Amino acid sequence: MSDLLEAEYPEALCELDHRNPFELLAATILSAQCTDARVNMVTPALFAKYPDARSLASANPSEVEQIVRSTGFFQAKTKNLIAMAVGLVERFGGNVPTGLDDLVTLAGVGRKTGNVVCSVAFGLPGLPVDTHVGRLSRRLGLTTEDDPVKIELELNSHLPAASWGPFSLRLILHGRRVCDAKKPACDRCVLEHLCPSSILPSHRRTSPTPTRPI
DNA sequence: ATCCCGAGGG
DNA sequence: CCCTCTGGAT
Repeated sequence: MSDLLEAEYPEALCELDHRNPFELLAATILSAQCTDARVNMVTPALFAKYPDARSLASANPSEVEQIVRSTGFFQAKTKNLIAMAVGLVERFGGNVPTGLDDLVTLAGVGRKTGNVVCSVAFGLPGLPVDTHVGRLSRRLGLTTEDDPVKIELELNSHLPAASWGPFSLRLILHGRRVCDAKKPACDRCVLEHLCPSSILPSHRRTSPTPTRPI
């Protein structure tokens, strides 16, 4: 099925504009409950004023708030951005660490954001699990878990490490555009014939097909 | 109304 | 485990 999704979303890797790991990290923090397009509208001004961890660490919070306001949750995001930058300066020499264990010690960086940075910025194995990835994984019969960490490890075990990141984003794009939370559009889903959920009353499609390897 | 690649805090 | 944080697009 990963080949079907690859055909549907060929260049899935990241839709957040960035020129380096620091920019991707900041952009990903801003992306919570906000479209990538909206984030891409504010990051040019943000990075023009704060091009690196050191400048952001000493930023005036209200000036950062002004720039990132339209992405929503702007007070929490501003606090996290600055604290994240302070963490980079104080504990990582101003550089973005490459390991997930280090990344998640930074303010505003959870496992999902950490995995985005790992896989996109550093080309290291990382499978971000957000609500879309969790929902689609359950619908597709790839897991029965609810815990995002368990889902992440389960998906990891079925896929070559190099495709963890792209697979995650493909599930996310598919979750947004086709397999949404409330009313999945099974009638125009490329995975319909192999999706166990497509036979459920709530999805109500044609005929059953047993689960196959990803 | 509902959705947008969450994370921190009580 | 629940709550809160937020504005913009559709």
